[in-house]
Amino acid sequence: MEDRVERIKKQLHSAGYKLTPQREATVRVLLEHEEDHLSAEDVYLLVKEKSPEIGLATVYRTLELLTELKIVDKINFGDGVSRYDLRKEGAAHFHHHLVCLECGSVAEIQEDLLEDVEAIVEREWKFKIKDHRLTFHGICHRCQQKHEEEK
Amino acid sequence: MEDRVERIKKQLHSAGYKLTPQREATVRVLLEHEEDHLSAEDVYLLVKEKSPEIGLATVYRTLELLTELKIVDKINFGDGVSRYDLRKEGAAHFHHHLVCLECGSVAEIQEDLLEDVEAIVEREWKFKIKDHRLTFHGICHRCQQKHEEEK
DNA sequence: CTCTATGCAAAGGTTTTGCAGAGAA
DNA sequence: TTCTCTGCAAAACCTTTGCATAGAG
Repeated sequence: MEDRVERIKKQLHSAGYKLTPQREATVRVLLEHEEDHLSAEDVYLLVKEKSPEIGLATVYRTLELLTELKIVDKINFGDGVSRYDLRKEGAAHFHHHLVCLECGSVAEIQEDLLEDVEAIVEREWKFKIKDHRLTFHGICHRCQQKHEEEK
Repeated sequence: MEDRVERIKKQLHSAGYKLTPQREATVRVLLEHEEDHLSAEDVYLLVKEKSPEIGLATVYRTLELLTELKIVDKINFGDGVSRYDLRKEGAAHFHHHLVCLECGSVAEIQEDLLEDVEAIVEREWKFKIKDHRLTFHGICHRCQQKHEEEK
């Protein structure tokens, strides 16, 4: 935890930014909720619990900054808000998501899975891939089991 | 063209909706711009050219309806607006997109490409896939060539 | 002292909603 | 009639921006 904060601090410094108390509080919230997919508002409310004086605009500006530095990835699941997802340590690619259409849960897939597909796209479409977004919409395992029980 | 309008009309009817003049005008705009990725505002302005009396709210309501019936897919490329993409005739899956980070162009990939990946996800994560969203961010062929010329 | 960063409030942009009226069955 | 649909305007959101102030080096 502390070493990850430290590493992010260095990333900010080498880009000419400071790790202010507000930014640190925001980063800590992101680290503590690594499995979640928080919206700016979510982050704001969580930061507020420990640093009540923070402003929503600061959270937005911090998230934008972290996105720019590729410390977090901004993603949109089509529900009207942007969500922010911390990049895993040393992850070359953005991970994938499984969104359950019934319970709304979002699971993550860390495995790459797209290596072959990307090779095809680069070769056939002559497109130089820099990043990707892959989301599956469907029914999660738990909701499937719920249906089984109902029968 | 006409037969596609006719087919959409039937889809609406079997779901208990009418193909009103406004809805038809909207559908025709979508058909005429099948390659584009229009925002609601874009659609509104295009519909307005031929049916000046239409309201923006009606366009939003029509697009929502068409999305619900899976006639169009709503997609978000992270630029703050939702875009609407007509499903291809008989397409089992939503197609993929190549977004150029330099010129902003959006190309489509109709090929499935994800069959293997989906089989793995369904098996390993026990997730029943209903739909997917796959977007690659990178540099399109034309922009790559532009760079070559500059050297 | 200088420059960055913050908080607040206002503004901006997109999408949704309420409502009265129009239109089809 | 009855129910759906539409246009307009207002409202609801999410996100960004302007500005005066605070804070770090």
